[in-house]
Amino acid sequence: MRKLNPANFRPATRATSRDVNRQIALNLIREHQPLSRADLARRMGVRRSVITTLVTDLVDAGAVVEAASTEVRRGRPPTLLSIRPSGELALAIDIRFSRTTLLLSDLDGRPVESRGFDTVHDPEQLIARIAKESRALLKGARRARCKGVGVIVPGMVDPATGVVLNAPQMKWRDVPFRQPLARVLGLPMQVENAPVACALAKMWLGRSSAGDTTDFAYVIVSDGVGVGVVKHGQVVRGATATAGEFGHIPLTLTGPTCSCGRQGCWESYTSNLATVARYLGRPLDDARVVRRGSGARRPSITDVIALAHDGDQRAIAALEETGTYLGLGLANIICAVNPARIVVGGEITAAWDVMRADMQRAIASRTLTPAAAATPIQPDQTTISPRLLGGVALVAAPRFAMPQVA
Amino acid sequence: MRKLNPANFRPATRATSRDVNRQIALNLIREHQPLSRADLARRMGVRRSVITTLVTDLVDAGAVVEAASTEVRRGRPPTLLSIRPSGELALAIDIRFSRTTLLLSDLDGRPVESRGFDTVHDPEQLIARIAKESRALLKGARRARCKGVGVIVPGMVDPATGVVLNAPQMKWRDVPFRQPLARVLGLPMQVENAPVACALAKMWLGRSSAGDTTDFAYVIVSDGVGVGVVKHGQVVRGATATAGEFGHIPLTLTGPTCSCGRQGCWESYTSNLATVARYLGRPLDDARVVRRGSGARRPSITDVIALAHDGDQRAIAALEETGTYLGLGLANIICAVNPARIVVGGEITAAWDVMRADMQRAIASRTLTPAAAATPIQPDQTTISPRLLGGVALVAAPRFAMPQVA
DNA sequence: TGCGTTTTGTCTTGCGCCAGGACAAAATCG
DNA sequence: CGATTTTGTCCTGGCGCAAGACAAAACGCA
Repeated sequence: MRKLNPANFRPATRATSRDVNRQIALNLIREHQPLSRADLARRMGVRRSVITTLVTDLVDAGAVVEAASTEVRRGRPPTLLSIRPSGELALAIDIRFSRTTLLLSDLDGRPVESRGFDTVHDPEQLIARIAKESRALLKGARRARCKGVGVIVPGMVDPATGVVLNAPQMKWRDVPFRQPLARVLGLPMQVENAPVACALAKMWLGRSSAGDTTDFAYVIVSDGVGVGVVKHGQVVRGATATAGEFGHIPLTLTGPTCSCGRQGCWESYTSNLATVARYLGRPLDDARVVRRGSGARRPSITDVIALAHDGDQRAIAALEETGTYLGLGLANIICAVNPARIVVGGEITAAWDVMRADMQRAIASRTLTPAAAATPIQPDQTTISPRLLGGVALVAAPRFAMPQVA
Repeated sequence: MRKLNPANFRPATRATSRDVNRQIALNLIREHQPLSRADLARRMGVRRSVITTLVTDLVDAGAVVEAASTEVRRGRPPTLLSIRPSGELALAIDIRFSRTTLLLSDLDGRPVESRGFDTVHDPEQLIARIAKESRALLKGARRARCKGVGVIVPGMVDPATGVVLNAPQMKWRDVPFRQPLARVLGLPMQVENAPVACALAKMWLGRSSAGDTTDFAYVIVSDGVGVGVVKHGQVVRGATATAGEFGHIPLTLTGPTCSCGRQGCWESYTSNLATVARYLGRPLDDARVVRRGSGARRPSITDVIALAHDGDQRAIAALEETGTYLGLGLANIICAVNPARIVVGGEITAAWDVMRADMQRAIASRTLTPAAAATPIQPDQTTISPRLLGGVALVAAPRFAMPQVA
């Protein structure tokens, strides 16, 4: 039961039915490949003759290939269809506080080549450096094969304009990012924040066997905590592009001071820094100071997890406590949007076995129904950085997206 | 950029384009009535000839009427179109802890007749009583004109099955509600919880001049606090039908004990009972006991508001504090889903002038961007109970809903 | 008064798409 | 070897939008 948005709609043209059905066919082939035309017709609930024309379109467009059938049952053997690797490439750029990474990959997220450098914090210099490294990656024939660029920025972004609204770590405010870089590179480009991008990666490149790809939340735990929410097959970006900021919903109004300046944000309990501070037995603010001072080396979250796996009781206790707080925030997400599942990404997933029990206990303690408490919580264990995959997803998504109708 | 849900889709048929465009036309006529065919063609961006056929359909179906044009500019005078009142009726039933109300109204929410009685808490007896009162309302010709029944239940509902999952006040758990009542009444029936229903009322029956009707949140403050979220023109119900439970997201984990048994829920700071307890200067639990004890009469929220308007400083202080906590919870909603606006309903909106400043201050203190802090917060000041209007919306919505495509 | 202009609403032709069924092709089964 | 089953294609029919022609109904101006 969807209501028309009278300010933003698109009437159906005579090509709309075909467009819709072609995309349905393409998605079903991707989902169930390899499958025959007759199977596709059964799954879609249309005549085989319709499938013939749809598949002809897709084959002619180079999106789908036929494969000889080996399996035999009874009757005429089917021609099996599968998605044809397009050979097109995507450039993903992940800008983080300390390091910027570039990945050239195919549209399924299989890497071709990657590069990285220490982030410079002046936007102009950073853009220049990114342009230089991008050109190095896109030399020769790759340039023509590259279909677009997806940029992940550590902060809030207006995806429509590509302007970085606020990136506190970088001290950026209203920095136009897409326009200058896209002009230099001469490629279509989209800018997104990390949680939304990670959600897009799971949505467009993830296996649907892992769970629902149209209704879930992606929680990314790193320096901060951000959430990308997908509902009805669409990312929830929010009216002013700041949805998913569960990281700044407080667990306790008088809790520790967060990097945003407020008290008690979920992020200030579960960020990597918070866990490290907990391990060190210091308040969060002190840990932050230590970082800046950089005299004696402060252990990283990876160090703490390694210690826990080696049996260090203090590390284990710190991570268990983080698990509890992680669970409390996940319960907030469940209460708010009740997703079909939650995927958690970040270094901390390496400590899943340590945190899991406390996390689930916390979730159970703050959810209202057994069904909600049973929401699957899945660690994201892709080997490639989910942020970079998100950049790829930004480029790959249009290929499989449904046309806007109404 | 929407992804297909491979488990729940619907291919386009040859009638789909027409269905989509007819509904667009219907919605635009409703939105901008009265308007001419030529205006409609311009707004839709299609040829006038298409509009001719679409409008002919709508007029033949009795959905739209022509009106003589009085205004003249230049050229041939237009024939103005408007929505024809269908004459159809809806029965809305609002079940609350103490009282159950029935409203018979037209599909725009204009009341015809209403009835009420003290709620009986046994489901079977309640259904029997509702059936009796419904039959009294639906006597004679009304019966044929009534298109359906919308029931509002104080608790969590699975709208697909019409089973009440959990209504703690009523002590109901997994009570099948729709099937027995619908069978007795012999009418199509939908069951919803109050916040979702109120959101549906604003979505389908509200004026779009008040703000976005496809992206907003409705917060209902009464005995509890619930939220209905609308995104992309659809209500967010959640994978297990428990989305929008912001009322049970904690402001502080060690706060007052909520009716759900947990500590610090937003609801336990801002429900009517919480405000009354604050006025009485007692902890929430005591106030709850007083209610049960029912010795001396406990003041109601309406009493407290009246006192505040009379200048009672304690009442003013209590409401201002409620305003602060209300704002803190609204900030959580803004952080989570960043709606284009938030509508607040409930008795407490009568004290809007008292609470407003503190509420806005609290919102500003816990939001991340100026744009988010500026989210319009609107008191719902419809004279008819928004819950009953929600029941009407459940029946009226299909008339204007877009067909599902893909 | 009469003619040109403007705007509205309808009609006609053209092309594209799905619905439905017929039909050929290619395998298995008895 | 023929009947059966299954796949994939082809063809006709009805319906939709695209595009433009055209009639209708007003106004402006000489």
